[in-house]
Amino acid sequence: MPVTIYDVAREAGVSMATVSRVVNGNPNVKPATRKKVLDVIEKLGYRPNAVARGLASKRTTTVGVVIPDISSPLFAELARGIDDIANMYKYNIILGDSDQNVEKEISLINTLLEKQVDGMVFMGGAITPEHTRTFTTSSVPIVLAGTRDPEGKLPSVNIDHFQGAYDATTRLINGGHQKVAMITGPLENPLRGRERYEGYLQALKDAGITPREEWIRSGEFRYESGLELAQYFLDLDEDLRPTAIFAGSDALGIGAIHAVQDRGLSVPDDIEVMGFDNIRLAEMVRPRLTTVVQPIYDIGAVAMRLLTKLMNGEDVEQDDVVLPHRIEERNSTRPLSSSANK
Amino acid sequence: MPVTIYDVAREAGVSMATVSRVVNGNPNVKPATRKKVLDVIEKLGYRPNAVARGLASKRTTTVGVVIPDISSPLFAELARGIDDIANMYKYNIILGDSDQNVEKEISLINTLLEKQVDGMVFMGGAITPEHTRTFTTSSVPIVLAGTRDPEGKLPSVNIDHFQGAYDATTRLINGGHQKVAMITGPLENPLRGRERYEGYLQALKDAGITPREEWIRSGEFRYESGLELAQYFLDLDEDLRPTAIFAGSDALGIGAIHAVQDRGLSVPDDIEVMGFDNIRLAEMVRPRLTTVVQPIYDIGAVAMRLLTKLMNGEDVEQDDVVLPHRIEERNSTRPLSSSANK
DNA sequence: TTGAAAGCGCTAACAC
DNA sequence: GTGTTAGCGCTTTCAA
Repeated sequence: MPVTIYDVAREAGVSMATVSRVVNGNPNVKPATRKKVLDVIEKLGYRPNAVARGLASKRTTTVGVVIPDISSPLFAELARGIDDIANMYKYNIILGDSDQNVEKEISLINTLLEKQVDGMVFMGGAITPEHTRTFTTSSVPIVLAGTRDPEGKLPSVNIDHFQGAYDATTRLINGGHQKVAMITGPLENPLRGRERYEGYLQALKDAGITPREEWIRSGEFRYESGLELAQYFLDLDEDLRPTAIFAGSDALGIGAIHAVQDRGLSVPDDIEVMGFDNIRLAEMVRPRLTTVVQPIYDIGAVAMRLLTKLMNGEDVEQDDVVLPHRIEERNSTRPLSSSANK
Repeated sequence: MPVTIYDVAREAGVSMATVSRVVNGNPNVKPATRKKVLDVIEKLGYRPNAVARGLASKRTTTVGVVIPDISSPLFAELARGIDDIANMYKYNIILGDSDQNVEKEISLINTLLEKQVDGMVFMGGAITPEHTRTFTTSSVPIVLAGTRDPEGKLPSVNIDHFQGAYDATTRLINGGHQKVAMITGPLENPLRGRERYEGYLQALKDAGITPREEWIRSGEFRYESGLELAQYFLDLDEDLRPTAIFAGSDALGIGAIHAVQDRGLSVPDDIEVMGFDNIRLAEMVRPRLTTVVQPIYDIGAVAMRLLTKLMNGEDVEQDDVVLPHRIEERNSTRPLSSSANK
């Protein structure tokens, strides 16, 4: 019983085509006709059926978003970037949590494709051959945000995680440290895990420091992990005990700060801590966390913008976007100048 | 050129109806036929078109979600609760950020309705007559999560904010405090703002304490606000200066803790702080924040569950759900026993 | 257990 | 500027 385009046409004494034209803002309608139709639409409370429109036009103005966990601050901010740009281009997003579980991811992608999304942004961990296979069956563009396709076929937007970790570690070393430890999440995670770890290692080597197995602990990218992993360092013998900790994520870093503080030690006086990501929390602890700033919102926004271009069939010069990162100096590290004369 | 149900039917030598039956798990299909069809589906890589299905069946298995800001920890967790239950019942969610802006909210609701969602969960601030009017035009059920309809017409799920604030304030008073201040967000917000404020006032009155204008500061429900508003108290004369602060949200509470600490004072020794909401951050500060626990995830989950019932046309005994709250004692307040002999 | 056929509400040529 | 007419890909009676 909802009112259809046909009802409007009849009531206004015009054809469905004309109603369709005014609804879609087609200029080829006489102003008088347009007004008449608009009045009837108003009067009848007509609401166009987007599903019917989608079937007829083969465009749904909806994009799919696969996200590991919307309740994670990092991903929530990414999602916000995506949604803002999506809206700007009149798209809505269908959002689904995957928990980085391959099976869920694949199933979600298929569901999204069945729902005829016009495109998709995918956030996750590793891109497996199974992902690639599924992506291949898609007739609509897909862009990766915060992940990269090992084969480099798919468009993506990221930062240079290796370089970020390298810079962070080097910064710590320049602060006078020789014993720089790292805590991280699963190394199986190619970007947040592996690349950051490699960057750390490389920085040590380039500084002539031999990495030690005792300086590297991995768990999850979570606060509790940071709390726990950092304890290990504090129990090490004096000569081995790290004086600086590079955390593979801010949540880990904040956990590390608290682990140190819970022992009655001071950050940064006894141990300096460096984070990675710059989630909002980084400013909401004491001391405030020095960290590698990743433009999280922008990654989402740029990914969505890239997707709109792809959906429009525009060529994109660069479809493997690398956004800049930088280190934000806060209080979990000592200022460089003063630590120089340490 | 994608393969359609018709292609499958032809290739399998059956009718579209039969293919439709096997795809939809209708049992009235001979096993042999089913297998044949399934094989063809596999072989052709057939993917049902959910848009066409939606048009024909008038069900999209999609629900709309209006959220103020997905990048806020509170709402992100609510959203996760919604999505999990939605998935459990085979629904997907279309998510849209409204920034609590009435115009955006209305427009979003209309878009969602055009997209033929089977139902909707709405999160926001105040429900204005304009909201009510728009909701009325909906032929699908709508449930409010974390908001209540002043007229009490719409189904909703909440906690008792007044009581939560009352309990929190009373707890502080029982801890030996007479000068209990409150910092809050906008009082125009009916539940998080107004009701919590009223609960605070009532608790003071019931304890025979006369509320003072100086003890109440309002800003936004944000960390920065907490930092700023709490400063005001610290500058008050000794006889007026609060010894306990009740924060209308955890973000505010954490800000207050830092404001106190930044003055070189101690929480809870010099000033006790109580939060509200129990976002994950509450455990990620030192001292850990004592707070009124609101079952955030569950509010989302219960709201979605309620929506599924409504969408199924099941009767629901109670459509104005009030979930329990409790106070989680952490370290921003002193234990009650020891403060008793203060 | 299966098939035929009539839509679902709209867009998109194409003709006038 | 406006109307006619096919579909879009599927579900759903209704018959058989």
